[in-house]
Amino acid sequence: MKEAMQLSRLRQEFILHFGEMGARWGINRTVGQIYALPVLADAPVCADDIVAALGVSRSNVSMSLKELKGWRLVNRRHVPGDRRDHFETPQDLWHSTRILVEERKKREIDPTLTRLRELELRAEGDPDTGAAARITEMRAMIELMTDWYDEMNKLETEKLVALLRMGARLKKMIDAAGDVLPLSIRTKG
Amino acid sequence: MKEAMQLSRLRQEFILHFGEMGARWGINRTVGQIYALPVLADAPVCADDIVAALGVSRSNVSMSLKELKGWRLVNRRHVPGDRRDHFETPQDLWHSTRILVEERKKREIDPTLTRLRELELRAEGDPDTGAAARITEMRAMIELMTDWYDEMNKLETEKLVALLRMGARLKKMIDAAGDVLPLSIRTKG
DNA sequence: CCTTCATTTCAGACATGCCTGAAATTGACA
DNA sequence: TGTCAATTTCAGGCATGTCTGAAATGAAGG
Repeated sequence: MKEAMQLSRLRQEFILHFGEMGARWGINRTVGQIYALPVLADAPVCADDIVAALGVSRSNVSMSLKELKGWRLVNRRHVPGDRRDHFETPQDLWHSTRILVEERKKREIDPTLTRLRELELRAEGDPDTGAAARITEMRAMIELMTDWYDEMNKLETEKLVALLRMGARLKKMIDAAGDVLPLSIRTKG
Repeated sequence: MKEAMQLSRLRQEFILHFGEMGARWGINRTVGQIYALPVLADAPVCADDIVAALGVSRSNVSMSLKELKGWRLVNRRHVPGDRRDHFETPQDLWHSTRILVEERKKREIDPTLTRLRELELRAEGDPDTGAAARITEMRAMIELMTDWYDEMNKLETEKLVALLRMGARLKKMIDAAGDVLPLSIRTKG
């Protein structure tokens, strides 16, 4: 760490934590730390700011920013009178969260759903009916979840928050409905 | 790959895919493949079965199973008349899914929530009020989501599925309610 | 169109993670 | 408690990922 830019103790610890968590989130330490900077910053940050704050190489910053752009977690923002690129995170935390969830779904779930559908089609002729049944079951379950997610994702943030605030009340509703209405489900395959 | 155990084409492709996805899911190829085996298997599998099916070393299987146990995604199951340990995945796919979500939350979200709370407390005396405000905002958002998750997670699977099936109807409900009731939210900090 | 600064790319060094065979440990059964 | 098979641990080797400085590319202003 060379002459670190002046960061408040609070920011330092926040950034350090995002670095530690980076690995668990499937990015890496540096990318995590770099992301943490514009989250807290009051103004868009440029690459030099990041170098000064974290003491990593200029090229590392470039590549890490590229990755963050790939995740759509940072946006370029032109700062008048400065030729350098500046970056910021969406001001609305909910917006960032939506993007994050969307990207993870795209990377971690969609490919599997696609592949399961392919295998399901090809399973028509396959004598391995046991495997085929389980593949169908898994495909159906994932589809149920992603369809629901798609629907909820259409809600504007205000209403999404309202839904989340319903928490316990919503649970009671569902519980009560279940005692009256028939909830017909194939529980297992 | 040495003399591979006889696996149907379908199983092979399923296992291969889980291997490919392993890296994206934060485990690794071998662990992913090993997990795929008992998912499709009709009976609990033992370490030797895995070695035969995947052609990896016995010690690798041991370590990978240890990791899967850490994720609570496989359970040991005693098979009468066989001294070897056997492993299976929960028969109910929803059960596995719940465990998976729970473990990821525990590893990827809870530590951050804990840390944000700590920082929030320590922020009392800190002059960096901008950072403090954003930390509070983030903590509150994550809490809202995890509280909601906790509530929904209490639902038994039947009712959880019913909720998911509601999808579009639920969205309409929320939409309609929003036009009538005041949904007071601080949208941004 | 040329200069200058910013950004990106890339090869090689370094670090981390993964896999293996050999050795140590565990545990069931006599 | 001794035996033996099964499992786990671990050091070392291989593979992959990360980071850097140097060189190439890009872009804005004269």
